[in-house]
Amino acid sequence: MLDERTKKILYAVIHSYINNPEPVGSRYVTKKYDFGVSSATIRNIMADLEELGFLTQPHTSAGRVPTDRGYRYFVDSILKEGYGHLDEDLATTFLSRLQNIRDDIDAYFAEVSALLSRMSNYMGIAQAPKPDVSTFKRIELIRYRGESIAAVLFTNEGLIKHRVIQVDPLFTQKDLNRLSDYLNKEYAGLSIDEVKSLLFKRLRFDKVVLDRLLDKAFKIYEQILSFSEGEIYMEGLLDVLTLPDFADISKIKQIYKAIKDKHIMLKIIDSISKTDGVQVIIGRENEFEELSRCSIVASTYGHSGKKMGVIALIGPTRMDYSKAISMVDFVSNCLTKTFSE
Amino acid sequence: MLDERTKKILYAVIHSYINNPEPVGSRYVTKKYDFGVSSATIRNIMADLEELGFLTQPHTSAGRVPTDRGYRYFVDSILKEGYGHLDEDLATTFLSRLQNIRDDIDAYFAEVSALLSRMSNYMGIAQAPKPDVSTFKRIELIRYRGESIAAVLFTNEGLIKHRVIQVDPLFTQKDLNRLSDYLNKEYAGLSIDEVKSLLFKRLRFDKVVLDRLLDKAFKIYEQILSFSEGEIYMEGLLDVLTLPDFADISKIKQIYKAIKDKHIMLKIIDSISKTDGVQVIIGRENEFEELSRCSIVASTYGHSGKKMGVIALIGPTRMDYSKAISMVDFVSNCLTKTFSE
DNA sequence: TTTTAGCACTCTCACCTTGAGAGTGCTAAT
DNA sequence: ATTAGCACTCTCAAGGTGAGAGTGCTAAAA
Repeated sequence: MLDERTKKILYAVIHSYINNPEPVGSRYVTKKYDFGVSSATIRNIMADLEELGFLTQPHTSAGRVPTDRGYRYFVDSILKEGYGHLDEDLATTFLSRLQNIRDDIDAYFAEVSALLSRMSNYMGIAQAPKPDVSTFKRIELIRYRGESIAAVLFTNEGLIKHRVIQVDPLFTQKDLNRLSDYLNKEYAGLSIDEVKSLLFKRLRFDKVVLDRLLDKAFKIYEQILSFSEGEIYMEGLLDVLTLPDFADISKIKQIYKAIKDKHIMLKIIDSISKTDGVQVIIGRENEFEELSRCSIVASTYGHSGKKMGVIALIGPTRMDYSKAISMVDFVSNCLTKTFSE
Repeated sequence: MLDERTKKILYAVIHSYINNPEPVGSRYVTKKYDFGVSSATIRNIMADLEELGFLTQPHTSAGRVPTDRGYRYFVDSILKEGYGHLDEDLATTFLSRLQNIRDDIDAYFAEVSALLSRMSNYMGIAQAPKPDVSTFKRIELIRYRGESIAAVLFTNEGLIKHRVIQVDPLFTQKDLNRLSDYLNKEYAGLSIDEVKSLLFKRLRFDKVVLDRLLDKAFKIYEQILSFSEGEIYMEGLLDVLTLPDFADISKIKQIYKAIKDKHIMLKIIDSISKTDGVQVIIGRENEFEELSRCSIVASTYGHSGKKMGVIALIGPTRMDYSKAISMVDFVSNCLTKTFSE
C-alpha cells in the first residue's frame, strides 16, 4: 500500500522520534538517513504521510511526529516480517537471575517483573499463574479463634494461597481434617477448575463421606477454591513516569492512577489473555483514556493451549517496539518452558 | 520563652500557611486574626520570629513561611498541652470499616492504611504485627517438588506466613511431620522470639525426639522462624505527591523513590518503634534528604510494653499536625485494644 | 517604652515585544 | 519526478515593564 521509499521514510521518522522525542524535520531526515534525495522531496513525501494519517505536526512548521496509526503500521510490519531474537547478553542475565528462585513463586514473579523493567526501562508486569488453571496439590484447614479458620492451598506450580474463612463455630479441627483429607485424596493432580466442577457434581453422591458436614462443606469448598486472577507484579513505574513524554504533572497523575487501579489493570490483562502470542496495544487502541499515551506490549504464557498468565511491558507510545517485542516474546517462552516442567 | 502574643502570632502564621501554602504577610495576619494591633506591630514581631528561626522569608518582601523549627515549637506545644480527640464521625467510620475483617490480617492492615490515608488526605502507613513478638500457634511443613518444602506459620494474632525452603531431598513428609509436631506441641503459646531462644537451647537435650534429624532440623527451624519485620502497608502516595508543596517533577521523583525504597522505610519505621507514644518527625529532622520536605506523624501500637508495630502518616511539613496527631493517637489505641483481645 | 502611620524600597510575576531558529508549503526550473 | 529557493509560520528564550504585595525604617503618638 505504501511504496518502498515512503515506508522507509516513515520508519526513519519513527526511528528518530523513538530515540529522541522531538518532531522530526525533513532536513534532519535527509541528513541522518541517506535516501539520496533532497529535503524538498522528503518534505513532499512526509506531507503525503501526514495526509494518510501516519504522521502529524504538533503545529505548523514544527517537524513531524508519528501518530498511533503510524506506529501501528510499523509494528504490524515487525510482527509480520518477523523480529530478531533478544540480545544474547540480556537473555543470559535474565535466565541466570531466575535460576535460584524457581521454587518461590512470589519471589520468582516479582523478579520477572523487575527484570522486564530493568532490561527495557519500561514498566514490567508479570502475572503469576492463574490459580484456577493450576494443578491442585493439597489444602490445609486450620481452626483459628472463634468463627474463623485458615485455609492454605498448594498447587503443583508452587502457588501457595491462604485465606481466612468464617465458619460455623461448631466445626472442630477433626471436621476440618475430614474436609481437607477428602479433597487431598480424591482430587490431587486435577486443575482447580476441574476440581471445582467435579467436586460439586460428586459431592451429592459422596454424601456418605461427609454426611452431616455436607451443607457447610459446600460453602467452605467454594470459598477455598474461588480465586479470580493470578497475582500481578509490577515494577518500574517511576521509569515510565519520568520519561519526557509525560513531563507534566497532570499526565503523571493520570497514568499513576490508572496503573494503580486494580480494576483497570485486571481488565487489560484479561483482554490480553484472550489471545495467543505477542500483542501490541498502541495508544488509544486501549479503552482507557488515562493510558491513551501509553503502549502495551504483552503476551500470554503457558503450555499446550492452557494460558497460565500474562506478562507485559508498558511504556510511552514512543516505545522501542522492536526490542520490547523481542523481550516479551523471549520471556513468555521462558515462562512457558519453565512451567511445563 | 516566647511571650503569649508572639506565640499566638506564630501559630496564626502556621495556621494560615497550613490552610493555604502561600507566604503570610503582616497585613493578612492583622486582618484575619484579631490581635487588636496594627500591621506594623505584627510586622515587628514577625521580624523577631524570623530572627529566632521560627519563620523565614522565601525572598525579601514576600510574606513569611514557618521553618521546621517553627513547626517543632508548635507541635511541642500541642503534644505538651494535650490535643483533642479525633472527630467523632471519623472515629465511627474508622471502627465500622474494620469490624468485619478482624480475622484477616492482610486485609485488616491494608484497610487501616487506606483509612488513615482517606481520613487525613496524607499517606497512611500501617505495619502488621511483627512476627517475632507474635504468639506462636503452629506450623505446617509440606513436601514440595525436589528439594523444597513449604512452611506455613500461624500466630495467635492471625498472621499467616508461608515460605519455601530448600532441604535435603531425603527428608520425607513423615520427617517433616515430626519436626512440625514437635514444635506445635511443645512451643504453642510462646512468642516467636521465645520459641527461637528456647528451642535452640533445648534441642540439644531433646535429641531423643528428633535423633538423626537434629542437624538438619536446626537449619529448617531457623529459616522458618526468622522474620525481620511486620508487613508494611501504604496507601495514598498520590494524594501527597500531587500536593502543591511538591509541584515540580524532580521533587515528586525524589519522594516517590524514597517511599518505594524498602530500605529507607524500614529504617524509619525501625527508629519509630524505639519510642512509645505519638512521635512527630518534622522535615529535616529525619535523616533522609529525600524526605526533607515531609513530616511523619507516627506511633507504635501494642499491649503492655510489647510494641507490635507502627502506624504513621506522611505528609508535607505543612501538615495539619493537630488533626494528624489525634488521628494517629486514636488509631494506635484502637489497634492496641484490638490486639490485646 | 510600646505602638503606629507613612513611605521608600525590594522582589516577584504576569505580560509584552522581539529576534533567532527551525521547518514548512509552494512555485518555477531542471 | 525532483530540486532550489523563498516567503511564511510558529516556537522559544531573552529582555523590558509595571502592578502588586510586603517589608524595614523612621519619626511621631500614646
